[in-house]
Amino acid sequence: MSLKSKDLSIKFRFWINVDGEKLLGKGRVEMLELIRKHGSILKASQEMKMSYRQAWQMVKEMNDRAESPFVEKYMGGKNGGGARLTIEGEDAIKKYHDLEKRINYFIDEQLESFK
Amino acid sequence: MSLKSKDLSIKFRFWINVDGEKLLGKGRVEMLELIRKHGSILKASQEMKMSYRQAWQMVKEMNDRAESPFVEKYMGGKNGGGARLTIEGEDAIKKYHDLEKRINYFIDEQLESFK
DNA sequence: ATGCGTTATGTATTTAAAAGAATAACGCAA
DNA sequence: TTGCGTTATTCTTTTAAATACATAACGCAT
Repeated sequence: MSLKSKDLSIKFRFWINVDGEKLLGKGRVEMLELIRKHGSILKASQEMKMSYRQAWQMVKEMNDRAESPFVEKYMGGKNGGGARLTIEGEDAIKKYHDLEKRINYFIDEQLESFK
Repeated sequence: MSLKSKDLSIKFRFWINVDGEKLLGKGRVEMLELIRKHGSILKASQEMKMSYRQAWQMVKEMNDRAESPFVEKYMGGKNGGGARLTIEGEDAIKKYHDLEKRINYFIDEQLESFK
């Protein structure tokens, strides 16, 4: 390709669709992990520096599209309420990262045969 | 992951960076192919339904970042001017599509092991 | 019963990206 | 030398997405 012989790299993004609509991607997995960490959608949204509203919608879409919700929520109570991951949510994170690793490895190989 | 057993799929996008900046992606390759087809950035932009301005900037960025320009332009003359691909541009398209095929094949395999 | 911090949700505001409009320069052809 | 269709570029307008703001409901604890 006659590129400047500098830092050439292949970048990629991938995500999982169900019925043509996005179920899971990098941002959503990060959101799930922060919900696990904080036990709260609000705190997760703050750490991700996005509005609570957007985070809440994200979670809603995931839960609606998955066969079984990834996030379990509860309102009121001692700490005002909160959210936690379901087994299905944990499973989704693991499968996403496993796939991510395989893709990363493959893409690294491809760079050699691309230069 | 316990997904609704409907239409589950893995989607992806990839692109080539040089020194951390985008050189080539799906849209840019399509642009190159339409410039080849029409011999004109203006007509290519119209078929892609994007503004001439954006198309022109796209081409400029590619040409600036590649070691050797992908698109050759000329102003004035019988037909007002035009643009054509260089050998390097043609080569870039081919390499992109070759890589795309390999990634497509790999991702298809992964879906089986993901469900 | 009051306060607290969260979920839940509608509406308004801001912001960033893209498009659109306008204009100049170019060089051939009639 | 006038017209044509393109490249080239600036400035304005539109559009879409995200954010901000506001408010209610919830349920435990004091």
